[in-house]
Amino acid sequence: MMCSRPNLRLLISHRHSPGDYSTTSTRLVANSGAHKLDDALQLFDEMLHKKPPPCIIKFNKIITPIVKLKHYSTALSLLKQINLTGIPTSIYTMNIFINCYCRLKQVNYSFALLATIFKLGHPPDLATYNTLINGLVLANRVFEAIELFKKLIRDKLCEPNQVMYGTVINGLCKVGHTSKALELCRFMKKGTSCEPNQVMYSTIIDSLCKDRMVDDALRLFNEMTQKGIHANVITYTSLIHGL
DNA sequence: GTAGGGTTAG
Repeated sequence: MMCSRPNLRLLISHRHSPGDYSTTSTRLVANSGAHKLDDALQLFDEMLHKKPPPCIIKFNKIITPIVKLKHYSTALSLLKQINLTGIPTSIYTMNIFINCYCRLKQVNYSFALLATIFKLGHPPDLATYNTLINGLVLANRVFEAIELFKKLIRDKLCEPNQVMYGTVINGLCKVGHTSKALELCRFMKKGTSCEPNQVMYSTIIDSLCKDRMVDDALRLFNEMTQKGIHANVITYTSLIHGL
């Protein structure tokens, strides 16, 4: 029963609403996707050849919308150009880099970059580790994602936050380990300063419904409502399907 | 406001 589910659910792509990116230029907001990309590339080129070049923050800001538009290979080529030019990067740049490889399902390159980060003397941060965990989830390597998550806690490499718990809960649900996801949700409430949010509850409710455990799903729905976390159209759609 | 996550079905 559980075998047929994960693959189907992994096919679901990630959503980005049209306004879901930050830009450095209003040009990038006003135009269509293709024009936005062209404008960003042109701006990048101008910046790269400026003497002296702008600071790395400006480069990070221009690459981010390109990543949000899912032009990962393009973003990677820009990042490589920055490296070739010798402009000093930051941990933000490296995290964008890692995320691009993760999105292209090339997690091994992402981990190679982690080694580079250490060599460059940028300590990895929560976003670095979360990106890697998410990369493993995207590559259908959820077991390894969980192992990394556990190792981070065990070795006190970082203190997981709500984003990281959300990533792991999503991964667990994707492969049908709904009870583990629920356990983690309970652990968050009792053992951490993070609180499960609307999306986390909805993710687990949907997973319970797909497991045909609608009573449990309804219990969780009541729980979230009592906590003042509102269900949304997605939560209700999952419940209706389950029922 | 420099980077990282996520839920439905049609």
